[in-house]
Amino acid sequence: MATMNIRPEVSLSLHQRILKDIEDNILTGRWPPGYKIPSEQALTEQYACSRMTVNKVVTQLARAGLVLRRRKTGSIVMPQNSQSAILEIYDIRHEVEALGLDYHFDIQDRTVRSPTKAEQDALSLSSRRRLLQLSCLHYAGGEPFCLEERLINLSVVPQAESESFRELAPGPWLLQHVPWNAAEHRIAAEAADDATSKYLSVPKGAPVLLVERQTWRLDETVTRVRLTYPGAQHALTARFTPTQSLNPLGM
Amino acid sequence: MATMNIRPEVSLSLHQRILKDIEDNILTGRWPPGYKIPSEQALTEQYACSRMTVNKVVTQLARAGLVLRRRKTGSIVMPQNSQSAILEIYDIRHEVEALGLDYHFDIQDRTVRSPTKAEQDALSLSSRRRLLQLSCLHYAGGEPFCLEERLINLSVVPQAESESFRELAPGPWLLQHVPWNAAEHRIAAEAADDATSKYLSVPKGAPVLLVERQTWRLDETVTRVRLTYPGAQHALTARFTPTQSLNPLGM
DNA sequence: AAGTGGTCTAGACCACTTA
DNA sequence: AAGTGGTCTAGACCACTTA
Repeated sequence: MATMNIRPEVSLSLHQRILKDIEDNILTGRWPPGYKIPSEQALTEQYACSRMTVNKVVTQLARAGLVLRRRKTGSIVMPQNSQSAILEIYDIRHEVEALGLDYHFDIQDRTVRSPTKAEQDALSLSSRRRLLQLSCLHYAGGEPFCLEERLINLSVVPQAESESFRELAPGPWLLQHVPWNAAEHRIAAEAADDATSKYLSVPKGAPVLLVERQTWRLDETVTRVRLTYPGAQHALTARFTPTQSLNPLGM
Repeated sequence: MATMNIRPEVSLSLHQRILKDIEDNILTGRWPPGYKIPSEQALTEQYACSRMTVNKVVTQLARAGLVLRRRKTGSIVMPQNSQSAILEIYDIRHEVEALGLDYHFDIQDRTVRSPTKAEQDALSLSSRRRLLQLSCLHYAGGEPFCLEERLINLSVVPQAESESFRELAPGPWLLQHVPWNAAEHRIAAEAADDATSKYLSVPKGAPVLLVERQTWRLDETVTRVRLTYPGAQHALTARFTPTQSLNPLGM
């Protein structure tokens, strides 16, 4: 009654099955950010197991940053608009303000269209899916700081089509609306081409730092973004320890 | 008798104290890679607690990649020369061979010296410490692939002074000899200067990808390295999920 | 005062792996 | 056959937090 697994995951241990159940509830959005998850006592009854077993699961989810544990009032699905380590890394506003500079951004371009053949392959999409394509320029102290070129999979995030992105930049908006599962990064240095040099106000051929990131929810691509920074003045930093489970992950 | 904590960490729970004890044993090198750690039964007696408590600790250490659990023969400190996710990320040989190219490297320069004032600050060193400075060029398919400029803190790794680095490049050699605690990265794009363009056989001013990494063991800097890649042809990639405790960390 | 999570116990049975 | 880790139980006491 509690589990809805169709796949015959017979070899999973009890706490692994419970973990997967709850993870699914969160990642599909059935339990949205802020949702109060059942208490350990309730989960114990629901899964007809001991409290230690569900405690292990919820503790693990908390360490992974998916839930927030609180006494007396109970645990909730992590509100993704809170100041998580992940948000700090993904929000260019934080980067800029950490440098002590004023931040603003504007949307330069916005198009809804079908995926090209290359995009169907790269994003694992069928040709019937529609994409929202955004170009966004981020400023630090009034100067161009980062060019963001983004594709959003509208079959995963249909609300994006009617969103203006005037209040919140696409990155943080997505973090608030779509729980994600996995991310992949690619980092490279390139010479600025014509368009990039104009957007970022750097000479053509100047070194720029390229960060490409693709993000999934379960098996579907949520978004792919390409961030271009003037290379000489900007740097990404990250710190981590191998012995902690969740920390500012990598970059 | 089992613990040697001097600091009054009174607020730590029992399993946190045990975790810290074992972590210290590993990170200081008292328990070197491959060392067979006490069985859960032995730890249970040593700390006069239940098996669940030590099991929780060792499971956590295994998830963090510090120990390798094996039935019957017992758990051991993670052999850092094995194919761990961390090693794959840190070993340029892996990068090159993943591209299907032949790999080799050579040491271009090797100097033992005192730290400059700037280095004393950056590495938190006193002026009496000595540093080993290495320049190393990595090749892929016979072509220059990456320039490595490294400083090694000889007070943490005295064995490095007599090491030739002929068999093993400095990065993997350090991974085998020094357990580390924390790492910090800085990534940027730059234009190749005179020396770099010669080393890497790229035009002066061409975009290069710069990765700077500093690594600590407990509170001491182990090494600082600056890796320079021809930017146009190379890219770093990384993949991670927020719900797993240890994975190819960020980058 | 009462609900919740944090931690710990003292057992148990089993699977896996090597001797 | 025997040692080890993997998992789970059914309790317990407590700290914290809000009602």
